[in-house]
Amino acid sequence: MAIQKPGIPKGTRDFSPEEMVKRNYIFDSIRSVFRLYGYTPIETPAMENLTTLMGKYGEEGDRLIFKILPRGEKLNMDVIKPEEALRYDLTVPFARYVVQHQQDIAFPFRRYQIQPVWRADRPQKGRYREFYQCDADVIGSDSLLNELELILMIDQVFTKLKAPVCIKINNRKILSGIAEVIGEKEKIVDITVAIDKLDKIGADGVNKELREKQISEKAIEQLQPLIEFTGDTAAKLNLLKELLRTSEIGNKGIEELEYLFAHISNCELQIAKCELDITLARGLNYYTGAIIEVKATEGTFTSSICGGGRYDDLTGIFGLPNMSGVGISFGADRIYDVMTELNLFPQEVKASTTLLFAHFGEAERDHCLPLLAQTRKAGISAELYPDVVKIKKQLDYANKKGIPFVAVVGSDEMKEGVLTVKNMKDGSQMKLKIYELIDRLKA
RNA sequence: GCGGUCAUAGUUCAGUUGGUUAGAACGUCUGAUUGUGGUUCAGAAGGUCGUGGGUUCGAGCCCCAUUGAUCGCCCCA
Repeated sequence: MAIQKPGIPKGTRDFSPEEMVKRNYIFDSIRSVFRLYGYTPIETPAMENLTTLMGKYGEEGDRLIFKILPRGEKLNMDVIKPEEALRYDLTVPFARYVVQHQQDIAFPFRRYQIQPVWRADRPQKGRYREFYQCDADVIGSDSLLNELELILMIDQVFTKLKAPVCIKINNRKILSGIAEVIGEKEKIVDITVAIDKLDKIGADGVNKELREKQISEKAIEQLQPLIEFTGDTAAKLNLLKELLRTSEIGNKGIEELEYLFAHISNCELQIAKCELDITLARGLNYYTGAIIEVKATEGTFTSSICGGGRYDDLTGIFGLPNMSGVGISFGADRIYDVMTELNLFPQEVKASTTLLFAHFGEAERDHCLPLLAQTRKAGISAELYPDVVKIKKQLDYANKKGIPFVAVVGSDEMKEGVLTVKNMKDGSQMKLKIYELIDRLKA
């Protein structure tokens, strides 16, 4: 067979041991906060029935679902009908899970889930086709205290990671209210998607896009105060109260936001800044209340690193109505990118191995076996160089792997019943009995 | 799905208006040193110049196509 060039699918990555240490640091930090807040873990399969996923993420989302080729003797590529697909996020599989296992679940159900998801879109900076989401959701509770807890969890996670962030909060009911009062109720998605780009393309760009989407001039004019407005959260809420006074749903949204922000200001967030952002329009396909997005406030990384919101009826489509949920999702890969750029990973890059047994031959190597077992029994991670090669090569190996101590065993050591222990950092050596070595390494 | 940029050794990159045998650094391997790594010195291996076509006496370089990478748009963690 011809030699083939090795490679992996676009938008996917290998992770080296060094990278995995850092990735696990992120996962562990997030997981510990989830646990602290009483969330319990679940996992769901990498693949779901296609019908479970289709239609949940909008037209664009459907297109980005990785579909799995069905098995078949005679596969005709033109009439393939996939029945399964890789999961696109963790929220919809979770909704499916809740409906399927409702009789076993104690509601309100607080679950966390850390698994990869797949999206068939074009990779670019901070965008992968395989990436991990770390979700925490509580389902079966309408209380806004859940939203508050999610904000506190976000703050705590990024405090742990020492990553400065801004939590942007909006409410779908506000967006609905705005669309209602300007008389473009049906165009709510077009309007909010356009306003969402304010940061990127400016007021002129937003207005241009609104016109392209056939929004009436009168409606665009009514939107201007919102687009041009600058001020703090309290001022924004006052403006919204004025604008949305005729909209029942808009008022409900304002009420929710006031409640949430009042509680947030009582809690004193540690690292996160928190602000009302009426241009925030994520997850419109199923969010009905709060919308949350988190961005790093330093560095060049502008994509969101965490997002979430409330969905009132995600389980309805699977046959369990009136089950409100709210959750957040941390994008571990993007958090990794932000932390790499800002150099936020702690220095302690723990070596996997503390002690390497190096030897001068087969007899010496085998002499090490009981010593190796003793060392491991004492809880010290240790390994024995498995092949008979020059000592130089064994030391080189230890050096490259960052192993801090090497126990050298030759005929002299065997006779004396000692080990020549070399400190790889400063090159110093001393002869120690195995128990002396273990005591020193444990200390 | 749409647009820009790029593609040369394991890696990062040189390579003159198109001209003989495509270079460097780092890495790898061997030796100096058959009981000592991270420093030094000597040497070696390693390339169908992404792939396929075209122009030309002659292509790493020019043209077309294709694939891949990357950066934007759409959308999103």
